[in-house]
Amino acid sequence: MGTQGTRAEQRKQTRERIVEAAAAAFSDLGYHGASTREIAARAEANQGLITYYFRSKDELWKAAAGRIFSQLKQRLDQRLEEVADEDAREQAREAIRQFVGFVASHPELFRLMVEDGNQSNERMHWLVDERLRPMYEDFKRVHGRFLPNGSESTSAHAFYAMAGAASLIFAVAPECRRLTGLDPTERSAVQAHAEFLARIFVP
Amino acid sequence: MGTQGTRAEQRKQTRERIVEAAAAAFSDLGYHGASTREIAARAEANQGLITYYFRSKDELWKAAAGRIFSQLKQRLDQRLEEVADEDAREQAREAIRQFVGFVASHPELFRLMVEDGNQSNERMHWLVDERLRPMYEDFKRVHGRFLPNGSESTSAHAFYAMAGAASLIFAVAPECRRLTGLDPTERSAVQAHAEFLARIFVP
DNA sequence: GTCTATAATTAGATAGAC
DNA sequence: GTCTATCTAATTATAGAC
Repeated sequence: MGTQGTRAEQRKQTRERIVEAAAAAFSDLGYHGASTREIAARAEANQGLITYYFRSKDELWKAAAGRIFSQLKQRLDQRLEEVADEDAREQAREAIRQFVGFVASHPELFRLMVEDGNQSNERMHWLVDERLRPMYEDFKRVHGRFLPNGSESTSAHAFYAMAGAASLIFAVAPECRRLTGLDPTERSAVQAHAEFLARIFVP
Repeated sequence: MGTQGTRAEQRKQTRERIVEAAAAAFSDLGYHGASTREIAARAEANQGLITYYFRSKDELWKAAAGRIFSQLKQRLDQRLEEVADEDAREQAREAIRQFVGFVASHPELFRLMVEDGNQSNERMHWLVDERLRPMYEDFKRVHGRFLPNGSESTSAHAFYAMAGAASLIFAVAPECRRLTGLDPTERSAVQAHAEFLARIFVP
């Protein structure tokens, strides 16, 4: 039998549609602005299914945010293994290029992080402990290799400077278009942004 | 007569309390998350006064966001005049330092920008046309002076990279503390961040 | 599994007393 | 100007039919 039709497959597909729609809606409208009705409508699913598959709106948010971070980690891990033989500076530059490429097509990552990072609520604690910390440890390893004399706080400044510099232009793409005329989502703009950051962060 | 007691003064003070509380609440909780009841409670004012002084929640948001941008513009204009005699690179570095200092004590600026910059709603259009554009023109002038060969799109990349790199760490300060142990709001951390950015953006 | 219907809360905005 | 009380609409979550 095919991949369609079995109950397990149907479960998975419906759940996946809802998680994907939730990530987009939370990113577009904010946590409170994205109603479960709106999410269900985007997923072309019934509102009751959100309670059925997830216990609450909070749990749905965790599923949506967690999924994006997992995708990023997977992409970075894979790429970093491929360039493990290059010298430290080129590894760092490649990590920046990959990160920029990811946030360009997944601006939700940044928007969710900014919305919740300001408050000491449970969603933030969960995000830091479960998803962000492993990535930050990876960053420190790469960063420490090409800047051996850096302190712990040097890494923190560099991490947030890099993340912010890479993401903002894509997170506010409609604003950027209106303000500057540049469409940051175009392929050439993504590449230009990546090269700009690789050059200034790893001179 | 003193500054207290007159009706005009009372009006101004109450209005100001509400605008200030609104900026903090919108920043903390997002536009939809910040209820007018919550804002009134923070301002120690009655909820009905929000309708009395502002027509709607949207108008209140504009007053709050507009006020922050005006404060930033005032600070940058003043400082740029003071260093008008320095060479172009030092002017650019000083502008970065001032900008970092401002967003460190006003992380609302960045949070409001990120929340609305993603959607083509009326709030975003208003923010870009009324507040952001004059600041971007100033940025291009300073930027073009120390990088005379830069194109229009170069300015756009640099503008958003700088704004993001400067702001994120302060906008998610509680998250940064939990993740890295560094408190970005400390005086020394603000200075360190400013110098880090001044060095990498204006080598 | 997916649906409709609805209960319980909370939202922005308004009316009118003082 | 500031207050209380309230209207209408939208929210999350639940109950139960199919």
